[in-house]
Amino acid sequence: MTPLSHRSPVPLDICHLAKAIEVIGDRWILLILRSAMFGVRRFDDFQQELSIPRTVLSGRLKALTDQGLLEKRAYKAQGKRARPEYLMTEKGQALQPVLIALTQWSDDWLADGAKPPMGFTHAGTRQHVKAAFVDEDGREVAADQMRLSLRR
Amino acid sequence: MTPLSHRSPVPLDICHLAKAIEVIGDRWILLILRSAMFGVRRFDDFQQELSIPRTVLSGRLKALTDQGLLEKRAYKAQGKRARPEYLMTEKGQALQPVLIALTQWSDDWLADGAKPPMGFTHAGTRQHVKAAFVDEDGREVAADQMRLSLRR
DNA sequence: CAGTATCCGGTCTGATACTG
DNA sequence: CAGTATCAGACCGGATACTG
Repeated sequence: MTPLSHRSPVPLDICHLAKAIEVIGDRWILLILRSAMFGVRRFDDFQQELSIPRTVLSGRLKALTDQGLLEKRAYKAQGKRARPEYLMTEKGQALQPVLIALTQWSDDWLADGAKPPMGFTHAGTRQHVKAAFVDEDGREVAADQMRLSLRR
Repeated sequence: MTPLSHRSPVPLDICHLAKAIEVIGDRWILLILRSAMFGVRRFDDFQQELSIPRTVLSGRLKALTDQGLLEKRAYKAQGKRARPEYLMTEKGQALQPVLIALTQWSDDWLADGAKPPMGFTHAGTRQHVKAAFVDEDGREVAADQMRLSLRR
C-alpha cells in the first residue's frame, strides 16, 4: 500500500466509531457527562459548575436524554417538593472507561508537570488502576501488538 | 451527601479530564483522528473521506499539529515531488485506547443489532482484544470496582 | 429552582472559486 | 494536490428577563 492516497478500511457511514463520535463529539456534551459522572444531577448545578448558557444546557440535556445517556426523573426529598434530576443511565455509565482513558491520557500528555488531582483505584485492594488492552484471558496487550481486524 | 446541590470533587480549571475535553471535544477533531488512526495522511484524502470543508480541515489540521497530536512532514516518493503528510505523533497514538474504548461502547450500545465492521486483535495470538482496566499486577478490574481517589 | 424567550454579536459551517 | 480566499447562513455563546 503506497502512502499516496489512502482511505480508511471502514467507510464512515457504517463505522461504529464514527457513530459514537456523532453522539459524544461535542465539548458541552462531554463536560456534562463529566459532571454527571461526578454526581452532579441538577440543572442549576450543571449550569453554575460549567458556566454554560442556560439555553445551551437545556438543549444538550435534551439531546442526552433523547439518546438515553441521561434519564430525567423527579427527585423528592421528604417534605420538599419534587425536583427534576438527571441521572446517568446504564448506557451513559458505560462511557466511563472512555472518560477514564481520556483522563489518563491527559495525565500523561497534558499535565505539564502537574500531579493529577484525581485517580482511579480498585475498591478492594486500593491499587492504582489504569486503562489498558487485555486479551480474552485478561492478559494485558501492549499497544504495538494491537492489530485492526476487519469483517468480510 | 444530599442530592440537593452537588458539585464535582475536582474544580473544572484544574481537572485533567476537562483539559482533555478542550482538546478533543470536537466532532471534526475526533473524525480526523479516527482517519489518521486508520492510516490516512494526506489533505485531500481527509477532505474526501470526511466531506469536510477545506477551510475547516485546514484549521483543524493546524490545531492538531499545534497541539502535537499530528506532525506535518514532507513525504517524497522516488521520482515524485515531495508532498506534505500528517502523521500521528506518539502523543496522538496515545489516544488509541480512548478511541478503541469508544468503538467498543458503540458496538455495545449504538450498534442496533449490526455486527461491528471491525475489531482489534493481538498481533501474535490473534485473540480478540478489548479496552479494560487493570491493576498494578496487570489483572483486570471490573467497572463497578473502580473508585475515584482524590489528592489532598 | 428549572427552565423557556429573546436578542445580539461572533464564530463555524459549507459551498465555490482561486493559486502555486 | 494542498491549500487560501471569500461569502452567506446557521449555530453558538453570553446576557438578561420572564414564568410556574
